[in-house]
Amino acid sequence: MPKKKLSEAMPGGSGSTSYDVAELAGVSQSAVSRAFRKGASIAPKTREKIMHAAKQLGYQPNAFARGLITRRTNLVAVVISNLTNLYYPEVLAELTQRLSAVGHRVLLFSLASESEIDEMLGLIWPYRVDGAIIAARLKDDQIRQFNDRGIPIILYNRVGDAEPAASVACDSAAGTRELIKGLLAAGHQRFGIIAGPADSYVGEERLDSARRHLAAAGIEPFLYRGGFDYRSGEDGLRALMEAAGAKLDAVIATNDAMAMGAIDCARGAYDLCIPEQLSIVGFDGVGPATWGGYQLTTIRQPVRRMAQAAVDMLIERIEQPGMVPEQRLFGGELLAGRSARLG
Amino acid sequence: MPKKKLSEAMPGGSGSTSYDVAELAGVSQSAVSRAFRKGASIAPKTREKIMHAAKQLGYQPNAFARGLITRRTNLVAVVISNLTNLYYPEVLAELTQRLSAVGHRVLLFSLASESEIDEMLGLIWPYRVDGAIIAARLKDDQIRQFNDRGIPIILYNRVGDAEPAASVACDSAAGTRELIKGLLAAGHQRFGIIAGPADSYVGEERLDSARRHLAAAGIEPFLYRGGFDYRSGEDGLRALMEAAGAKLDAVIATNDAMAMGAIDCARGAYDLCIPEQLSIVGFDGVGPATWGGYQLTTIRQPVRRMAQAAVDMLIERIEQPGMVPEQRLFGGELLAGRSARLG
DNA sequence: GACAATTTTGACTTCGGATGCAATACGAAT
DNA sequence: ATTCGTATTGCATCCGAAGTCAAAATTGTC
Repeated sequence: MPKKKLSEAMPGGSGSTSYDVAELAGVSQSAVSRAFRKGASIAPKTREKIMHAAKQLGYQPNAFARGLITRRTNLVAVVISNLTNLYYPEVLAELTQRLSAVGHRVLLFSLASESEIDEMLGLIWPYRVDGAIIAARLKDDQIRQFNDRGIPIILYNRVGDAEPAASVACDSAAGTRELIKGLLAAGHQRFGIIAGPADSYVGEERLDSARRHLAAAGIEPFLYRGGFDYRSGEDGLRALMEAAGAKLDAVIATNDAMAMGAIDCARGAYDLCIPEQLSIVGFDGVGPATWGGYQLTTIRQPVRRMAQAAVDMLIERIEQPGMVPEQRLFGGELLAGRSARLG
Repeated sequence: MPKKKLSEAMPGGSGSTSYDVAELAGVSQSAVSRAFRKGASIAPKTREKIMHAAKQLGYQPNAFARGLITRRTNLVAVVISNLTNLYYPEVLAELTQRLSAVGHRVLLFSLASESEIDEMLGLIWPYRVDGAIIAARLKDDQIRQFNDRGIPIILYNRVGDAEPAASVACDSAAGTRELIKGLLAAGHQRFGIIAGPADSYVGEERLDSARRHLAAAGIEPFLYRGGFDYRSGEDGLRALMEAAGAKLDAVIATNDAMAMGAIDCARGAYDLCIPEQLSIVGFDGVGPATWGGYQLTTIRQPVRRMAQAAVDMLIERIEQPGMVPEQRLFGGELLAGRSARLG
């Protein structure tokens, strides 16, 4: 008894299968399958006939059936911790676009809090993604789970500690060093730092670098810890002013959002002229940083190149499993705005 | 010959199937399947035994196999035209979170340009998504393709023209009316409008509403068309000042990004005091609108409630196909900032 | 025109989980 | 202990496309 069960074949309906197309085109199901696989053995004339029938029925191969047999889903999980951050939407846009360009779909996961990661992993596994790009803090054992399952991942602006993992990041230390070099050269003496939460990898890198280079100049900065958002910048500036007895020369915020908050607070609450009376620098180079009201002096991350690299590295590892975990570090560009005096 | 092909069953490997689990637990594959389906007929003791074995193997049901047979993929396509806009990341974050909460994954599509929609649809179909939420301009025939395939969709801040479609939107006309009422009551006379591109649905609604209500007061505003981004706001303000011979009382930008650009330009290039010399209003209520430097007078869209509604409506239509296309209109909240004098 | 070499094609099996149905186990009632 | 009813369980099949392999069709050669 030959397999003859056909779907209702409503014209244009999503119900059409390769069997429907096969019947309409007068060929076998195998032929239809081959017609849709690039480089398969099929006569050009037959393929054309099939494509015509397929168009008539609005047929598109079922990715689920295909994925089941080929073990390739063409899905890539993209995990982003907080989308409300100004920086990540830009990254996400780039990643999505570039993944599309190489034939992969984005399965998006965003976290309300970092603690949700384990649950989220449980949601990823069933979909047998071909790979993942992760801009969230993974613990070693979480990285290992990907490794164990043979799912290549690329960490974005994070690196693995004990467990090896491929990663793409912007050189926070170098960028921060450059900013501080400039600030010191311009003669700033009393520094404040508005840092992010301690569980942020890049945040700590920037903070450490800042402290180290200031220490080398014999300077002990004041420190405030915020949450990477605009309000933290305001709060941070207030706290630093208080701590320093209103005698601050320069404020280093570890991201742009906080730098902008600090600028507005310095102007609004302390009537300071930026940068004449107080230099404020940020990090990231997000869109609003260049807005007229801020013209932030900051380090711009090469987001496009980083996203491209992340995608390239991921695809490589999908095509060719078992590649050695490589780390790619990108240099940021100093955006000399008008929020700081640099020497 | 009973089906006995087992995967290599590397411990914790992604290769484990329900057959592996069945063997380890000493039950049939069907039992395993049932253990993972809520409310299936299975003895509690057996389920426990199976779950234990599953944990040992790191087993997770293969969503592709499941989707193939159940015809439910638990995938929802989310289409967003431009993620670089300040407004959409917030929407996306809400949608993702809420869809997760009801057991659906987000397949994200972002567009570099609106013309890509047709290609994008071709990428959606193979994944047999259960539904879609679309914040991009769909043509009638594109909406029809969803309808024909029986895939429920919710348009976000868009409505279908001829082809019926469920939608969630913020009442642009009412919001704009309120802003204008306030501006008129405060005695503003010479108006400029900075609008978005003509192919934006909400943009045109806001523009039309503004013109209508100004016309009712006998006022003919100056008009500039931009692209919804910050730079357009700057350019727009310059163009309007030129057109109005520097005699403007109020500027209505059809979104916040442009309003902020206009504010910075008015201050920076024309040395105007906002709102004393010029009132500027926006629309959306994005995060930066409330920043100290702007304190924008604008209409805040109830993004959370809108996202929740979009998800609720979508789920309803997934569970219960063929529901009538409903349109839900949300009122925006007037955020009385300090960028405009309202009466 | 016959025959070998090559393309093209179709029948059949596979991927992994869900489910209808029949078989079995369990429990209660007699 | 026997019987009936219900709760579990397993068998077999299906979902839809891809790939294997052998059969059929085409091409080229002499």
